[in-house]
Order: sequence, then C-alpha cells, then structure tokens
Amino acid sequence: MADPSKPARSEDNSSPARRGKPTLRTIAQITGLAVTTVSRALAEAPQISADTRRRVREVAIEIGYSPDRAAQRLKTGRTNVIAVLLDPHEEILGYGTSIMSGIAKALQGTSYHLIVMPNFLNTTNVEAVNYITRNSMADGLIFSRTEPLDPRVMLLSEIGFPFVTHGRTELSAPHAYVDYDNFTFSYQATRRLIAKGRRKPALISGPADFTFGGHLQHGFMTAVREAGCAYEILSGIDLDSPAGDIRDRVRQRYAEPDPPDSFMCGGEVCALATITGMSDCGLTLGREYDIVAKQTSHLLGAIQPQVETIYEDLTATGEDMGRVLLQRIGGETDVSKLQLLLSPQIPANW
Amino acid sequence: MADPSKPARSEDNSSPARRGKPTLRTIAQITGLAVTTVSRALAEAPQISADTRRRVREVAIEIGYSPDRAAQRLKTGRTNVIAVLLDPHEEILGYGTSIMSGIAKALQGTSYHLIVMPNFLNTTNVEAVNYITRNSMADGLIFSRTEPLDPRVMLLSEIGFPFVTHGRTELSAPHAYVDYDNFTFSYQATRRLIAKGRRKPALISGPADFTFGGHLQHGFMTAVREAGCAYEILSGIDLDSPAGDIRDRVRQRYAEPDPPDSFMCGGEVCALATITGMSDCGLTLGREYDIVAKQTSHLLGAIQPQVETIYEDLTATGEDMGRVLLQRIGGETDVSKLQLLLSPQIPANW
DNA sequence: TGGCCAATTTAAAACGTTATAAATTCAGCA
DNA sequence: TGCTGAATTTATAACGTTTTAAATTGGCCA
Repeated sequence: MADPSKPARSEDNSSPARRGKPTLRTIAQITGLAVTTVSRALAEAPQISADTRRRVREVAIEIGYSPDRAAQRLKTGRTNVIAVLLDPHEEILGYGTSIMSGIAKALQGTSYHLIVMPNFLNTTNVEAVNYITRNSMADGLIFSRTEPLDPRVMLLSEIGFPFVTHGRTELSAPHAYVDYDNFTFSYQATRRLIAKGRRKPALISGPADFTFGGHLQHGFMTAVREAGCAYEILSGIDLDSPAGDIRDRVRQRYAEPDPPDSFMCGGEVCALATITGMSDCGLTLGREYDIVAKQTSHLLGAIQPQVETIYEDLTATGEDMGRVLLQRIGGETDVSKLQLLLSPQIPANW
Repeated sequence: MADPSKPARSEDNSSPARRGKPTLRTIAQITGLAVTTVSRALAEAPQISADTRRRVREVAIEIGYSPDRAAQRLKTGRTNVIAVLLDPHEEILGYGTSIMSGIAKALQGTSYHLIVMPNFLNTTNVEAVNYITRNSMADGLIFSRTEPLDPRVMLLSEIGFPFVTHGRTELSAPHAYVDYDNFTFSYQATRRLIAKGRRKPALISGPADFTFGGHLQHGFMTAVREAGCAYEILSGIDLDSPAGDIRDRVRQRYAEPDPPDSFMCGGEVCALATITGMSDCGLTLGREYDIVAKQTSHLLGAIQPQVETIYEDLTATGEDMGRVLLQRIGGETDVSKLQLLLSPQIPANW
C-alpha cells in the first residue's frame, strides 16, 4: 500500500492522526529530513546547509506550515506576546485605541502579538501586573499614566521584567518610557493665552496623582510667573472629570468674583465642556475668553475650530512604545535608547 | 545532602531545574502522589477521593501553583482565549473600549483571556479572521459591524468556529449575535421629531455596507411614510464621516432650497457636528430645528443637553456578547439562546 | 588506505500538561 | 480464605517544539 513516489519513511507515519494542521514532522516526512533539521532550517541556523534551508522553506510555504505557538512557548518559555494595560479613563475619545493602533503597527511583521488586559474591573493595576508576570502571560508590558512613585514600575524593575510606560516617574532606577513633554506643552499653551492679552489664565490639569499632571502644572506656573500675571488652578475638577462636572464647575466659578479670562485645557472633552459652561454664562469664545487645549483626535477641530490646540500624536506614541519595548526585550540595556521624550509641535503662527 | 524532612522522593528530584514556578510535579512530590492524580484532583474529577482532592487543593494554594497555559494549550488544543477584532472606526468615542470592557466583565472568573486583534493595519477583516482560525489563536471570536452577506460570518460558519457578532446578517444559516434594535431606535427617534412638529426630517445613517445602516434607514422611512411627511437622507456623509465633513455638508445643504428641519443622527459626534454646521448658518437647536441622536457615551449629554437621545449601552452589549460566546463554546447549539436583540429604552416622557 | 577535522545531520530528551489504559487497593461476599 | 468488582491511583504516551549531545558524512592530507 505504501506509495513509493513519496520519499517519506512510511514506518511510523501517523499522517491521519490530527487532521489538517501540518507540523514540523509533516515537513520532515516530505523532505526525508529529521525534525530537528527542519526546525533548525526554518530558524535559519548557519550549521544547516543553504541547500537544505531553501528546500525546507519551500515545502513549508507550500503546505502552509506555521509553527504551533503553544509548543514554542512551552519549550522556550517565551510567549511572543506583548500585553497592554488599559484603563477605564481611556474609554473616552479613543485614547486607548489610538495607542493600541500604534503598538500594533510596531509589532507588525514581528512574531509578537498584542494582548490587552482591560483593567476595567475591580482589580487594581498592580494586581494585573502581578498576574501577568507570575503567570508569564507576556514577554513585555506597556501601560500609561505613571505616578511619580509608580508601584507597577517598582515591581517590574525589581524583577527585571521588560516594560515601557507612557509617562515618566520620579524613581531613581531608570526605566524605559515614551512620554510627551507636557511641561513644554503647558508652558507654551499658557504663554499663548497671555500673548493674546489674557491676564488671568486658569488651568484644568490632569489628576494630581499622575506624573503628567505635575508637569502640566509646572509648565503653567512657569508661564504665569514669567509674565507676572494672575492665575487660577480650577479646583475640584480635572481632565478626567465627567464633562457635566466640568461644565458645572466653570459656570459656578463665573458666578463668583474675579473669574479667569482664559483656560489651559489638558484635553478635548474638557475644552468642549468648558466652552459649554461659558456659553451658559453668555460668554463667547475668542471674545470674552480664550482656550488653548491639547488635541489628540479630530473632534475638537471639527466642533470648535476656534479653540487653539497643540497636537499629541498618540498613535505615534504607541508605535514608539512598541519599538522601544521590542528593543528592551531584545536585550538592549542602554537606557538612553529606551527613553523618548516627544516634543510638542508648536503651531508656526504663534 | 538530601533533606529527610521533606516527603519528596529525592531520586529524580530536579528541583533546581527551573527556579521558581511550581508545577504539577512539585505538588506530586510534596503530597507523594502521582502527577496524574494531582492533575485530576485539581480538575475535581469524581474518581479521585474527596480527601485527596482537598489535600491537593490545599498544597496547590499554599505553594501558589497555577497551571502553565502553554502546556494546557498544547495538550488540549484549547487556547482559553477569546479574540476581539477591533476596527479603526472604533477609535473615536470609546466604542471599542466600551465593548471590550463588557466582554472582560463576562470573562471575569472564567479561565478565558481577552486578546485584541487590532485591525488598524492594511489587512482586511477577513484576513484577520483567517489568521486567527488557521493559527488556532483563540477558541472564539467577537466582531462588530456585520454586513448583510458578511464574508467573515460565512467563513466562520462554514468551518464551525465559535463566534458572536455585534450586528445581524441576512445569511440563511443562523449564527450567534447580539444586536441593538436599530430599526426601532430609528423609528421612534424619527417619530419623536415628527411629534415635535417637524415636517422634514433628515437622516444621517450608518455606512451603507453594514446591516445596521439598513435598519436605521428602514426605521426612518417607516416613520416618515406613516406620517406622510417630507424627508431627506443626507447623501455623501454617514455616521463615520469626519466631524468636519458632516459639518460642511450640513452647512452646504442649508445654502440650497428646501432644507430639512430636523435630524435623526446615528451617533454623538455626528450630532455635535450637525449642531456646529447649523449654528454656522445661524440656526438654533430647539428653535429652528431639532435633533434626536443615539447616545453611547456621556459626551453629548454634557455638551448639548438639548439634544434628545436614546441610549445604547455598549458595555452591556459587550457583556452579552461574552456570555453568548462562552455558551457557544460550551457547546450550546440552540440558536435561540445565542441570539439577542436588545431593545432601545425609549424615554418615558416621549 | 586510513585518519582526522569540519560540516552537516540526527536521535533523544525535555518543557508541563492531559488522555488512555493499566495497576493497585479494598470492601463485600461466597 | 479467596474471588470479584468497584473505587482509587498510577505509569506511559502524547501534544509540537527546541536544546543538548551524539552521529554521520565527506574532504583532505599523510
């Protein structure tokens, strides 16, 4: 019954075992080589002759072979997976999706897949990190919104697990990050308000816990102090506050004496909410007050083009984070190559 | 050198092999049982005595054992992974993130993990589906925005791969889905505009390719025909159009004769863009015109509370999809249990 | 012709789990 | 006591890959 036209050894041939999926053994049987050789050939090991490598590659493509990731993972201990921690705050305006899109772009063409740990539930961020590392669910980790003394960073640094953050920390041990220069953004944005003749800018900053909130505040303060003008940091609300809260707060503030005449907004929804609150008070943007905001999507530009913005490209950020993480996983230890501070693009006509 | 205080068989003990991670063998050595028994005990197999099961469980917890997913996957062929296809259109307003948050909630407490295949890149959706199934990267698949003859659905149905869609198809073979009743939504929303005295509603629908676009249009048409009033389906734009385009289109339409006096908007950004366009023309919402829109976040309510909305809870949708998929993977074939049509909550005062 | 070394290929073991089939224990009963 | 069968446990093999160590080949030189 054996078909002599096929070079396969027909003795142990368990062809009908698992229907369908070709394995290394399938290729081995077709080519008459040993499984080990095939594995090596596909890995382009130099010790395998060029001829054999070519032949194996051809057969592999022809029969549509693709390695079993579970088996590779079991054997090597590597997962070929990058995990992203996604926060609830990222629900609005596609923050998370933009970043992920960028990461995906960086991972394109590599053997890495992107998995998302949505942190929407009751577990804290640190628990999620713990879970991922203990269960070796990924080879690397990406997350955002660092705190100055971020416990996730401390944990991962300690055990030497590769990661990249969106945002810096104030920890002494350096780590890989990609960050937007929020100080410069905030500084320039506030200067712009002052340059337009405003004399009492108000800041709607990031939540106080996060490093970037401090940077925004620092930039804002530097600008107002330089100009020697009045200022205000709107209490009780921040970037992440529900739009309704921001609107109410703004309206309420204008019922009190000595209100601000302009706003530095860290986000688009925040800017829209501010405008709504102001217009409730009968005030018009560009006339009674000005706003400069950070822009991360095209929403604001289409709805309220009068708002001046500085753009932060989150997709590019994601792509950078992906690239940096791959380098880190690849063994790069030179921190200078793993830390990226992206500069805000200040509009030319400012 | 052997430590007699430990009950382990010290003959083949490869303790220092892989530092750290306890395996079934670790437990076997501690308890003096066979690896098979331990495996079975943890699986709560009835053939293992209750006593043994308890003991194994205790030890497992004590040493912090958790099974190696790669090994399980290799052996069983099951991945314990649910994959979600994420589209670029979902970048805005957290559509994707809400759905994912819901899915994550449904998967909470199960052994399933959520992985995301961002489809932002050049590959088409079908290719991604192909990739996932061929490489057995997941046990089940979730995706949205079905077309009437959706090729993904056809492919997956044919090979019997478990999946749930957000949206229906017009294919004869039934499949699992969770869908929002966009017909009813659109019908009721349009009726509401008419009830407010408007006599020429305009529809900004979903992209024509998708099933839900047809449903929106059908509901709209049913309402205007019932009322016998004029109507318009705004050409050249849809829900997914950039806000700027919608704004421009609306403005342009009002420069022409016989413009509509109200809008049925399938989305929030779309409604905001419409309002902006109208206000460019000097028209005020609630006075010269009305809008009813679908609401999926809290953005619109905070910015333009005058817009009447019907809410679609995407997180709940995601949760339903997760649940349905788990049932399907669990072997449920009764389609009636796998098909959910969620009814719009019509505001009580309409 | 034989021996040695480099080049290439191979066999065997292992990663941690589950499935199959076999072995052991033990109570109940003749 | 010895046998039977149920209850419980166990050994072995297997999933598909990579790693380690060993085997084979062939060219070259003495």
